[in-house]
Amino acid sequence: MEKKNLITPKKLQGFWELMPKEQILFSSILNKLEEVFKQNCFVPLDTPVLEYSEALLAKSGGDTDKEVYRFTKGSTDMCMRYDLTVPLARFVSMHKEELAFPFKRYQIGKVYRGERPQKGRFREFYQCDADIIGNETLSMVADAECVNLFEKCFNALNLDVEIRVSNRKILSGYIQEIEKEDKTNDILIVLDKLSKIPFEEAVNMLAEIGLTEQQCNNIINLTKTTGSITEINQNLTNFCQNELFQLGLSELQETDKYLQLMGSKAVIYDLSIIRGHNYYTGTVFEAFLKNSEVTSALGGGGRFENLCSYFSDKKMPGVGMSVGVTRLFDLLSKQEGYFDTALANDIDCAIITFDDTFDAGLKLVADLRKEDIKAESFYENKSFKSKMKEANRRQIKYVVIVGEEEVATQQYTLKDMTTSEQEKLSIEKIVEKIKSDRMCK
RNA sequence: GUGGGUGUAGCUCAGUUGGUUAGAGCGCCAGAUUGUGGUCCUGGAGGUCGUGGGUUCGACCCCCAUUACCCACCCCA
Repeated sequence: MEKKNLITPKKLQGFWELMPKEQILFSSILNKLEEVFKQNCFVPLDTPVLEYSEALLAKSGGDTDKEVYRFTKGSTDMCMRYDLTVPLARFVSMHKEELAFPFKRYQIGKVYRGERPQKGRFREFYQCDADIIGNETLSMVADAECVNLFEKCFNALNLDVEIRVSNRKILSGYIQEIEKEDKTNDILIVLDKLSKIPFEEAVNMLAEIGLTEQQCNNIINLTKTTGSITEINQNLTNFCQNELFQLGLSELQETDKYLQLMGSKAVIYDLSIIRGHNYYTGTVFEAFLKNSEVTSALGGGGRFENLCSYFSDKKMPGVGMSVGVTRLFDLLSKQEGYFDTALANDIDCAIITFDDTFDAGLKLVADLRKEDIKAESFYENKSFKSKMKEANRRQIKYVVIVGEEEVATQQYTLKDMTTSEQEKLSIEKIVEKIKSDRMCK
C-alpha cells in the first residue's frame, strides 16, 4: 500500500472547542442569559462576524489595529469583529429612522482578537452583550437597568457576585480640577492598574504625567473610596467642588435610587472601577465572584455618551453590559465540582434489543421520542453485553431491555443503572417514570 | 512585540550524577460459553522520549538550533 501523507490534526491556539458534555453546559448558560435578556424586554440582534474595515477600525486609535483579524477578498477590505459594540453602533446609525428608542437589544456572539492567548484569554470568545441606546438623550434609569440586568445574569447562573459600580465623572472631575484634563486617559490607565502594580510604581507613573506628590496621594486615595452610597457621599461631598465631580456624584446617587427600586442587592460602590476602554464617559461597573479563587472581572459595562459619533452627527448615548461567558466558563470549569455533570446527560434511556427484536426496538424508540423522552437505540451490531457496557460508559440512567418476551407482552424491562433495580412496565409507565425522575432534578 | 517555563502512552505525570528490553495511575480492548453494565481479579494493545544537529564508546538526560504549547507583561472579557 502507498504511504499516505497524513495531516496531524491540530487546533489553532486560542480558539475554543468543548467536548459534548461541556458544550451542553455551556449552551445552557447561554440559554439562561438569553432568557434574562428577553424577560427584561431586550430584543435580539445578530450582526455579521465580518464588517468593512473602515467601519470597524474607525474609532480605534491604532493599538487595536494589531489585534484585529483583517484581510481582503478581491477589493473588499474587511475585519472580523473584536467586540459587539462597534457593530451595534453601525447598525443603530444605519437604522435610526426605523428603530424605536430607547433601543434595547441583546446580542450573544463570538468575537475575535488576534492577541497572544493565555489564562482566561482567547482569540475567539463569546460575548453576551445588552445595551440601551438613546436618541439625543438617555435617562439614568437606563444605567440602573443595565447594572440591574447584569446582576440578574449572575443570579440566573447561581453565581454569588459583587457588582462594583463607579462613575468616571468623579475621577475625571478631579483631574479637571487639578488642570490635567488633557492627560485624563493616561491618568485613568495608571489608576486602572493600581491593584496590579506596586504603589511606588503608580506614584512614579503619575508623577511622570505631571502630578504633584499631593495630587498623586489625593487621587489614589480617591480610588480607594468604597462602600454604600451613603458612605461615598459622606466621604466625597466636600472632597472637591468641581462641577463635573459633583455631577458624577449625583449621577451615582440617582443610579442608586433606581437600583433600590429595581431590587438590586449585590451592588457596592467602588471608585477604583475604571474599565480599560476610554469610550466610557459616566457609569462604569464590573462583576467579581465572592469567595472564589477567581479574582478577575467576569464582565462589566458602562455609559458611553458618543457611541455613534463616527457614523452620525446625531448624538446617541448608550449604556451597556457584557458578560464574558467564555472566560467565565473556562475559569469555573477548572474549579472542582462546580458543574454537576449529571445535568449534562443527553440521553434519558438506552433501548437494548436482540437480533429478532431489533425492529420492535426501533419502533419503541420512535414512540418514546414522540412522548418527549430522549431514547436511543444502539443499532451497531454488537453483543448484548457490549451494549450494556456502552450504556454504562455513557452514564445513561435507564436501560430498556427489549426481548422476545417483552415484545409479546408489551411489558418492557426498565433497568435503573444507578440502583441496578429492574421491573417490567408498559410504555406509558416507562414514560411516566422517566418524566417524574426528571422533575426531581 | 517583550520576558519566563514546559514538550516522555489517548489523558495526568515519574524517570535517580549519561549505561543495555523507558515506567506508574487513569482510560481503552479482551477474558468468568451464548438476556445484564459499574466494583474486584487476570491478561493485552499502545511511545522513532516535539523536531533537527552536536558532544560521547553510549543521550529521555548534557550543548546548540528550531517548533509547538503554557504562564506573565502590553491590552483586554
